[in-house]
Amino acid sequence: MATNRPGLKFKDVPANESMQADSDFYHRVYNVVASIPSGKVSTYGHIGAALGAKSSARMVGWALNAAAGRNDVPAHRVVNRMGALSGATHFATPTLMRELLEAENIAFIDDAVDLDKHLWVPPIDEF
DNA sequence: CGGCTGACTGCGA
DNA sequence: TTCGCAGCCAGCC
Repeated sequence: MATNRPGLKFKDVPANESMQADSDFYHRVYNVVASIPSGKVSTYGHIGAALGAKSSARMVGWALNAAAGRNDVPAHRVVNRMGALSGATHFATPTLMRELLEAENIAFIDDAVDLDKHLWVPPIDEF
């Protein structure tokens, strides 16, 4: 696929949701996240592992940061290993992430998602 | 060009 | 068991 193109970083991509990510890594992250079924959540670590564990979990969060605002990338379904909404502060409002999850019938334990019920592991094959 | 930071994780003390 | 630290890679001073 189109690997990282010098001079064309995803950060440079304008807020045009119809535009695809040119970065292979970012594109894969979107692909995985978009594959998370409603009512389920995944973790940065699992997504990173689905990408071949080549990239650390932090890079997944970085990609999601760039994906913020895209309606085709349900970033709210991505939580950390403990199920905590570590990325909630990056949403429009700190409570928006939880609101979206609760709207999908996702159970919470305090401020963390009940991973035992809702954890979804991406297929390692394609991504 | 060097160093710091970050939507994280795993291991060692 | 809990706390702290290093590793991970890209973007931004």
